Amino acid sequence: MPNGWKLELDSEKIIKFLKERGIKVTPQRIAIAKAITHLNHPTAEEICKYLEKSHPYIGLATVYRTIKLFAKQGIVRELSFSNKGTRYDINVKPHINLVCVNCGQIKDIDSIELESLIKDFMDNGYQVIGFRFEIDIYCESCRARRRRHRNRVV
Amino acid sequence: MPNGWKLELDSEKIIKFLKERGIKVTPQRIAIAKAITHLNHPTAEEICKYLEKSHPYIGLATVYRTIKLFAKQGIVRELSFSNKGTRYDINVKPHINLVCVNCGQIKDIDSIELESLIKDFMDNGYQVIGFRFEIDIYCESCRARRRRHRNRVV
DNA sequence: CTTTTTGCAAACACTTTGCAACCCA
DNA sequence: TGGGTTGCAAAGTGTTTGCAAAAAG
Repeated sequence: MPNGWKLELDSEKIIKFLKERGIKVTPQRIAIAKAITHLNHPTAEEICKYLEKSHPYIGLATVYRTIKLFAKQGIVRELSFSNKGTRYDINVKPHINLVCVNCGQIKDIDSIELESLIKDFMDNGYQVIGFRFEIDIYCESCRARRRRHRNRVV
Repeated sequence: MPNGWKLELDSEKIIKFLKERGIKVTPQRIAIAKAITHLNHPTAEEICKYLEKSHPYIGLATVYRTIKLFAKQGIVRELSFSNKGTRYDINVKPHINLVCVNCGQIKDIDSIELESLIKDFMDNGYQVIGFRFEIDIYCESCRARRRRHRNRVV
């Protein structure tokens, strides 16, 4: 299992992690690390927009490059969605992504069953590099909205 | 659970399914349905290329439009990958996608545990629209290649 | 000081769309 | 026959890259 799994990562730990690996720590990387830990499954665009106030000079390209770096280091996981672009998940221990098919909201759920399922794979000789368990539903607020309007969205 | 789940879909059934819903059946749609059932998790491009010999006139745009239609009808599931584009999965009952992080090969694995995990969600009042369970590993041939070359790929 | 990183803009790949011709029901 | 479907090319979208300037260690 990659380093970092089962760790609750905050920006401090991410920076420490980078230093340990001899990767240069820049203000941009620190800012992006903080943004990722503060936002919920953000896109690159959302990270950039979030940093606009405090670090207006940080460009989208840097965000993309930094996130790719973090992904390669096992710090974040890339989640590609067909219509909603790519989002980044910092929760690195086995969990379920509950995805609303209407609004795209993502909620993480810890799951003992999932952990043991992954463990089974590892016990069977697979080297598990990463995983993704996504369940598509209507979230509470979209369900409520549907009830009110009585018309099915999909 | 969407119609079609737990069914083994072949092109015949897909066509029947479309007719039942009053969706027009065209030579293009038939050909694309066949292609999807014959290929393993293809991209739109791969479907187009596969059909080139028999149906050279079918354009990429039609493939995209048809696949989107199929996805909306619950016939296929779209699987977006960060680097390898979007692929389409016809296996509609709960299963695990074993994805090789090196070559991108996808292997489907049936899983009783996964079925019961999904069922639990439904029993708890969630309307499950779709799901995706992906485990990233090195496939057998990539593992063998790594052993031979003794250099880690990632 | 050397090497890496950055910002910008241009390049890219993939997907969608507008439109006239075409075809299924 | 009429509304849905197609092929083509053009437009969009999100992501990556080349390059000179700037910064980290």
